[in-house]
Amino acid sequence: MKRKPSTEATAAWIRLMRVQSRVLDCVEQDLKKAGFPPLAWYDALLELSRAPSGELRPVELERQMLIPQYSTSRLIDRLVDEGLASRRECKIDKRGQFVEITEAGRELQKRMWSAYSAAIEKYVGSKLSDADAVKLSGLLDRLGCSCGEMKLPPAANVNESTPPR
Amino acid sequence: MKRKPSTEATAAWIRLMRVQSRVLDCVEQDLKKAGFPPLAWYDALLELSRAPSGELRPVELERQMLIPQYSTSRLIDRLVDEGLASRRECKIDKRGQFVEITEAGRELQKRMWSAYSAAIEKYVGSKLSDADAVKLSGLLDRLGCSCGEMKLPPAANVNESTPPR
DNA sequence: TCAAGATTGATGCAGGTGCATCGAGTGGGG
DNA sequence: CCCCACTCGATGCACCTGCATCAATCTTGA
Repeated sequence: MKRKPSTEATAAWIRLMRVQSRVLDCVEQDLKKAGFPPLAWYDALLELSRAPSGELRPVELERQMLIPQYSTSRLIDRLVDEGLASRRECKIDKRGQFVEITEAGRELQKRMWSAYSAAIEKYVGSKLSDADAVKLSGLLDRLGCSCGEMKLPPAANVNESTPPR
Repeated sequence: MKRKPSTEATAAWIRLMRVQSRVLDCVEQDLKKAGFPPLAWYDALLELSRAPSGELRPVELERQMLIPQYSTSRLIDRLVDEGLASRRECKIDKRGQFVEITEAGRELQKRMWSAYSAAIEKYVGSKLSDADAVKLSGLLDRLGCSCGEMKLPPAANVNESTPPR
């Protein structure tokens, strides 16, 4: 008799939870040991640096990063405190504001990418052939119902220092 | 020229992070909406209920669940506060103790499994064929270097109410 | 034009987590 | 036998998160 979640599905669920938390932990540790702030800071800086003029509305950032509103608000606080971003008022909508990445922010993002990319290679790239990485992505995407687009860099002359998204 | 982490590996990393957090979030929300405590409580109760006489040393629990020591300590505090487990002193090692699941704890674990298994089916099982679930598990395992054994239920007459691990 | 509702962003509070450290207890070598 | 190193578990602190809610502003529709 078939059980509702098959043992196969249940096993996959457990792996997904365990492996992700383990791998994320390893990467975060490497970053921290190199003296860098948490990954969330990198993600935010990357989004900002990619924005047309280096600035975004908090609500945009929130949608890009898929984190709750209050979380965005406080993350911006910390970035601003550290001089990595600055707030600008929004003339056309006085409720809102713009958050603009600073030069220091851009620089930190670049420096983090070298440690970050090394960690990705160490904990993911080196464990999987490119073909397997593609298979894994495909299987994961099937779970990520309505998970958003997730465009990669425009595939231009990316050669080094190419940040992920 | 090859970049250090290939785009394929980077894409897989991003999916892994995003999909896991999304799926975990959905499952936790379903549990919470059904009035249940967090998944970590379920994991702990399951480990305890599986132990030979329904009790474990905190240090064992810690190793099974792969969470830090202080986290285990406080999780046990909460289970005890809610009457789901109780602490017993350990005669043979007076530093240590035993944590024993109570009847209420066993019952909660069983009730949670029905909501939990439904959520797994909803967010994982229904999205993937069994064969694909196996492929996904296999790929994830390759990342989980030294991630521990992760034995599934002894494959006895499991028919319903079979908890995962 | 104006009131009702939606949207933007901040924040008080409760609770969870990581880090460092502590005290108690064990066990092995001199 | 005793001391030192180690293990076990708890806890103070800082920080982070989720939740609810707030004030300010914008938008819509009668």
